[in-house]
Amino acid sequence: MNPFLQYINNFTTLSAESQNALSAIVAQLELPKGETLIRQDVICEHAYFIEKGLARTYYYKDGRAVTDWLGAEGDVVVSIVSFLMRQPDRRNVELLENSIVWKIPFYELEILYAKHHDIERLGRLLMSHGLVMLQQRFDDLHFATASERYQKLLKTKPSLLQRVPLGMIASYLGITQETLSRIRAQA
Amino acid sequence: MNPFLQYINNFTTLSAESQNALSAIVAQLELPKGETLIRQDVICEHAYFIEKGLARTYYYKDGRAVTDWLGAEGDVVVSIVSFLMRQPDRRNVELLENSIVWKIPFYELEILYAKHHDIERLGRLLMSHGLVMLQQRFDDLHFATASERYQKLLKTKPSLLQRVPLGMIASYLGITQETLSRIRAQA
DNA sequence: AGTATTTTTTGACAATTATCAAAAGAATCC
DNA sequence: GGATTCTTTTGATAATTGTCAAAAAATACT
Repeated sequence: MNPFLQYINNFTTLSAESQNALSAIVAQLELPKGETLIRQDVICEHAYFIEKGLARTYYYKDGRAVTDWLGAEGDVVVSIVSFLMRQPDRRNVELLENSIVWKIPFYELEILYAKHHDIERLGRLLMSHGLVMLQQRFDDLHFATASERYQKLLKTKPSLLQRVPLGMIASYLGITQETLSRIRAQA
Repeated sequence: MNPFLQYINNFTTLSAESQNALSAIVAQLELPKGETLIRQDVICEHAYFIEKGLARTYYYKDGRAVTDWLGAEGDVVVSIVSFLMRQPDRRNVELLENSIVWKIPFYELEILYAKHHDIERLGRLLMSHGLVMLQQRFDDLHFATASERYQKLLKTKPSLLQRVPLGMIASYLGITQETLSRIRAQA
């Protein structure tokens, strides 16, 4: 079974028919580091499941690139607001490593939602999962100090620190690169 | 039509049968200010739609109450992590005004999800909506200044400022009461 | 109205983080 | 291998926000 369907299986069991229908609309792509998957100000037509590699979501705030999210193997990357609301958003998504991703088109997925109850369920569960992830990240940002956020990242996603430049990590944590460098020097 | 079903109608059109089934599992309650709807460390068994009134979600961080969310008429209030993950969470929800709410039980809703495709769709759309709302709030917190966040709240939910004590607003914005007071004094 | 309670503001100071600039260290490319 | 580019660290200083304490203002209570 392909890695995307394996991922899906963590959420719900699809009928053979639904699995086939879903397989038919996704495509595996091998893309180089630096490739832009999602572009700002353009309605996001695809979500991407990362089989291998690394992606970051970023946008510009006062002329500076702000890293909003970092996703690795087993993550889904998308501009949530644009994909779900069908409106442009300021977010870009680019690959930080040569990657293998599965491209999931919005429109075709909508059709499957309407046709297959179990795929609709899958959609609900994926949205729920995203909501829980985002809530937990929100909590960190809301009332944890910069240092606490760094410590947590060290525990939960240590590999990111090897794979992502410090400036992007800092931005992801909501602080400047210099501050993160000093936090590391202390600990 | 009752206000809860009217709310639902903003997301999708349910069959008459599904509307009845959904109506049958929700209950309208009139509850006094101060009532606790959701208690920390207990799995959250219900979500609540606010027909009239005001609720806040809060938790304790280092002995202090942190206000996480404020919801008024037309909002749904729930401990996202606890309700969806079926695990205890640190969040409490209490009413800040005498309110009329619609109580939505997790387990009965799950049954309806499985039985009615259109209710499953509704669930997906509600989750999507929550995800978009949270993403937008996350963005504010991530890279807007305290002052920018206050200005935005002034524009989007001015009534909250009349109805909620300043300390809770400050906490909601991720700053202290004193800082918010000074921001207001400037502007 | 007058007292008690809660909420908001103000002051003084400390802690945290940002900003700008430059140096040091790594990685990449002919 | 040396030059170039990118990344990380360090230093000096400014800006922002937090903390603690107390005063002022608003609200609720009898």
